[in-house]
Amino acid sequence: MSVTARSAAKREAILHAAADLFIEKGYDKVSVDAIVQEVGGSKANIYTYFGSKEGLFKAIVAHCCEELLEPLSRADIADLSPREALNAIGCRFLSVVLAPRTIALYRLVVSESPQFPKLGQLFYEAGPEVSFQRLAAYLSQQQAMGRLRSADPKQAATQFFGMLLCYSQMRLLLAVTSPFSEEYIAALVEDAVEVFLKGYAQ
Amino acid sequence: MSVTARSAAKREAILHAAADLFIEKGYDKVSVDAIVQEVGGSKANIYTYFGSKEGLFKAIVAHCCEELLEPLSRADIADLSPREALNAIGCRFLSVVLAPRTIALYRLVVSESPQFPKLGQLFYEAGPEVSFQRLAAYLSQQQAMGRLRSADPKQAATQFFGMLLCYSQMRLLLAVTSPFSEEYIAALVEDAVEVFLKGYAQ
DNA sequence: TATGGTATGTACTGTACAGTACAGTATTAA
DNA sequence: TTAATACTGTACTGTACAGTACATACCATA
Repeated sequence: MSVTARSAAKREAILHAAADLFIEKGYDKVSVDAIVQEVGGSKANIYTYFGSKEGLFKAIVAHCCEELLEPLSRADIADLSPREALNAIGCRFLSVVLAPRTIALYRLVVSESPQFPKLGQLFYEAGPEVSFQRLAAYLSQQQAMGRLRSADPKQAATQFFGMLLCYSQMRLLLAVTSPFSEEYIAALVEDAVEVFLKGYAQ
Repeated sequence: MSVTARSAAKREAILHAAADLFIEKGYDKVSVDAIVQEVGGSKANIYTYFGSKEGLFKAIVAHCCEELLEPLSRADIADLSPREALNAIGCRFLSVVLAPRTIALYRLVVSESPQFPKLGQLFYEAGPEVSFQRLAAYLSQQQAMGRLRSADPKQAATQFFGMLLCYSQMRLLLAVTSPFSEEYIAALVEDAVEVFLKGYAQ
């Protein structure tokens, strides 16, 4: 291994081990010593690679946002019928956003966003916002084709995702339920699509 | 002041001062000494009245849930038409749940619910759940009267609130926007009511 | 005005933690 | 083999904090 690849690997190892800890326990409940113990090696690494606990935390959140929310930017629905498109994007969105690790990341970002406001923005733009924009673009196109009544497409998109997400996400965040199955998610989406299509029919 | 009223007043004073601090900064970022400094008096009070920092925290969250979410259990919509009822309950719900202090409380509860699972339950049952149940009961009654198509009323209720709430609440939680005006809220509700009524028309 | 519960101030204990220092060891590249 | 770079282990500093102890001051009530 080259000398640069060596340090890159170490950096990665820290990033991954610390990500698991932060996502599981939260920022304040994880000490730098605990991270060192998990990843092995020495405390000095963390400070040479990330400067501070805060620097490490920010790097991790950025990394996890990309990693966890990336599937949201790969949905291609342009050529589908409204029902198919809403079903497809809805299922993908929900199964990403309700995944236990995403919920834990969201909880973490929400907790720390008053202290580190950039993180909230980062999460929002890497995840929800891309989905909203994508669906809004699709809806706008369908409106132009006369397949849906005309209305603010961005708002319609947020209504659709809200209808899907809000209740289940809230219950997961408040720890009043356990994670959901794919079948349950699919049923949620079916019902919401039904209401949305009727609500926005031409 | 009687001797018991004296201590009750002290207890109240602690509760209020500490509530503001916890809601503003979060559980870990507020030291017991900081609370004492805010409320005046001595540290011993806190430990005689609440036993521990954790005990104080739980008392505060319970108190704030009642205080902030109480308006949700006072909506009376039984005799209104669907459009009026949805508008009324929607506006009330949103103006409570999107209020800055409610958002801060929700953030706090979400942050700490892995550590104190009862708090999540408490919040959920004092707030969202009563609204869901209330609207579900109304919808069920309207379905029986043939004014709405028949469908799972609880699910329909959560869809309605989700449509209203999800996007705006998320943006507040992630600190990517500033609080909303009553007019903005009213407009959100109008649009959601429109979609909901079409979606659940007989 | 004497008494008992209540409040205050201050000082203390033990612990946990972020961040630093540094001497020594491993690994790579010439 | 040598020099440069990166990694390790351990020990340390300073600080912040939860919780305790206690002596003193307050105040309602009888």
